[in-house]
Amino acid sequence: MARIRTRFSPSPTGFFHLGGARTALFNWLFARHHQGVFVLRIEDTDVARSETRYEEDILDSLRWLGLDWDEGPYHQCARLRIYHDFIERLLDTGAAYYCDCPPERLEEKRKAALARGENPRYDGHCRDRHLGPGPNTAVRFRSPPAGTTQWNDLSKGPIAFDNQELDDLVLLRADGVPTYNFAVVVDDLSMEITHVIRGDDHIPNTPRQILLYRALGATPPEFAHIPMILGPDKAKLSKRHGALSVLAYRDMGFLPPALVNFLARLGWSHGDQEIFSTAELIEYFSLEQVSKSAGIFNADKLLWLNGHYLRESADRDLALALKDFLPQQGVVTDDVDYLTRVTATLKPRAHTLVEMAEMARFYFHDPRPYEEKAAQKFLTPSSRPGLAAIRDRLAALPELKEEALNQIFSEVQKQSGLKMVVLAQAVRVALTGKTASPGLFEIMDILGKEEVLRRLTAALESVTD
RNA sequence: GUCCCCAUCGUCUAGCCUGGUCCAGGACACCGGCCUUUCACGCCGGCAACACCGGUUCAAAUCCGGUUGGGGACGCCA
Repeated sequence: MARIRTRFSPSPTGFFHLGGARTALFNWLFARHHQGVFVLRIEDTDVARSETRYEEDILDSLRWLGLDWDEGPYHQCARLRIYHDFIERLLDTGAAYYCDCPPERLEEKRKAALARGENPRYDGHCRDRHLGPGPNTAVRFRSPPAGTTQWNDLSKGPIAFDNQELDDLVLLRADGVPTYNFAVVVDDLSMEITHVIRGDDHIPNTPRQILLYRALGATPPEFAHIPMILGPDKAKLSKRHGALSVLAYRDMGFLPPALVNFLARLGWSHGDQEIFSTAELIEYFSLEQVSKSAGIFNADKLLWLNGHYLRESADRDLALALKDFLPQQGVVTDDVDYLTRVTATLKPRAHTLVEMAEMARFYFHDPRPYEEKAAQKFLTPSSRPGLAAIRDRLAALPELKEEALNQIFSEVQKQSGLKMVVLAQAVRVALTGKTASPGLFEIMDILGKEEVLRRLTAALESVTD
């Protein structure tokens, strides 16, 4: 069998979102699994809506996710000559014809048909008028009047359409730019795409495209229509479901492998396994295991996965990633060693890099003002003796290592009569300003003796009777 | 409205093709518990689903038909 070739062909008419990312991922995985070729093609035939910033967004997103392409990006607008050549072929064989029906009139008819409850279709007005090229003249496909068009969808199984449901679609607009269905067929054909993997919202386009392949005397590729991603309200994922552009997830502090893992598991499975490295994804991916029904985007699961990948990351790598999120918390540092130690303590507690950066603040800045409730509850006159004792005992220590600290705490606890929880929490608030934080001893070790004493003293001074 | 696709816990899903091993398994979320100086992490346990009706069969989540529900497409958008 010939080498497998897949493609991802977004249109640069909006920011790259999760649905597109998953389609790209499945195409990429399928190609990689079969040692095939993954082609990137930009479908920019909608000249009015296409923008280069959107294309850049797509490319940046794919790179960030690690979905590298082997060919392209090709641009449809650079291939107009090719489409025209193919149009000539269809015109020559009579499979296509010129049409000068005014779009406005067609639009009226469409609305009227919809209102009547009919499937709106072109009425074939120009079918046999034998028009030649001219201004305001488009080229239409002469679609067969009867029969059925079917294919064996690699994901959904056999699908059949009655040709009567299909109409004479426009192939080439009056301005000479090809329409989607035509450009796709020409491109997939000339780029020798063997497997078209796309969202199942494209199912209605498929019979039209198959007919075009036939008219061109070509064999259609294999098709696999994957289920769409729906929002929590079960409607097609859209802006109102919150952040959706892939890069927005990067900015929210998600890791590429987490997003890739999440996207892969949404609509695809491999037994009960939940965590997949990219290598495993490539090894296990198959179209047969793609589910048929739409999936709902589950933000909680993404968060959980991201937390998992955060914990799996090496401290130093994570510290470097975290560095970019620090400035928005007012933290600027170049001390990667220090940051690496900080990161190690934050790792198990965060779901995103943004969360982690928030938690990292006290390592760099004075914890005051303390969280009001925390201070009220734990920095009280009754905890003062314990706090002071801790500070004084610490001051006598050469360095703040766990073993010594442990002993000091239990001794002070006994002497002061405070509950260990109360004593520890008082110290915690003094050092971090909060009631929740990484372990006290690791914090102290990282902060260093001098800073710990300073914070303890400040806390003692803040206690009023 | 017409056509097409789909239908297992709240969500992602395993099982369905090759009926019995499924009074349906895993994961997220949620609720308990353990660990613990806090919060997490981790571990243990719990809650929770085969849309409905009919048929085939000794036996159906699994096969068939219908109903209902959801989604998608109906552009000189992609």
